Amino acid sequence: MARLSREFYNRPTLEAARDLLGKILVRRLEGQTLAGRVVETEAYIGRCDKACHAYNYRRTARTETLFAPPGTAYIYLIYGMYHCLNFVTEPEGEPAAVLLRAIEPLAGLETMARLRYGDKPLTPYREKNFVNGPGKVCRALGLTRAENGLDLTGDVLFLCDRPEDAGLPPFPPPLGEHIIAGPRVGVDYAGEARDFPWRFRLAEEA
DNA sequence: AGAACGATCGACT
DNA sequence: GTCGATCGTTCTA
Repeated sequence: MARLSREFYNRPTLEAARDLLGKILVRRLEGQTLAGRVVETEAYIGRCDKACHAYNYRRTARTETLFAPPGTAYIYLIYGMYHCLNFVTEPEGEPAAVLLRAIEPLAGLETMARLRYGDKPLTPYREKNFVNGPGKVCRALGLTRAENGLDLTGDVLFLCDRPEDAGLPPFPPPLGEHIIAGPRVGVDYAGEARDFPWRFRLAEEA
């Protein structure tokens, strides 16, 4: 299977965050394949970014994963009840990552809906808010701290350019082709870094 | 040991 | 728009 290589992640985080838009995220869970198209990301760079858990190279039990090789999954618990999935970037030892904020669901919809909503019916409102936030994405993909540290060049969780690269049928192209940059969500506490335009998303219009 | 806080979400007005 | 849930992480002492 042609998946994104470690070298894809081994470069400046802002480049990686932009290039990840439109890629296919694949999660293998209990014999099933869940997949979605990446449509929103944010960059976090420990070297210079007060919003990053590893700001100023802060090294603790939690941030240890950010110091792992590029192409590692960094997953942490937030607000006591949700999880966030990140892709570690930059050369090993430079703590930085791309936060996955939203996807377009493509495969394994039934399983994702069950993980997300249990037996509740999938109303239009729920469909609209299915995987449009970092906590929602992790819930729908069955990702928790147990998956922290996963190697993204492995078989359980990885990214690829096209659905065919993961043995999936072709999907329609992304709705949006333009990349919009703007300030990140929920980092008002982070001093000057709160205004960095490090959030990226695919949009229909520029 | 204790306290403060958070890269969020969903229920509710 | 507001607000509470809920608990691991981090820092202070």
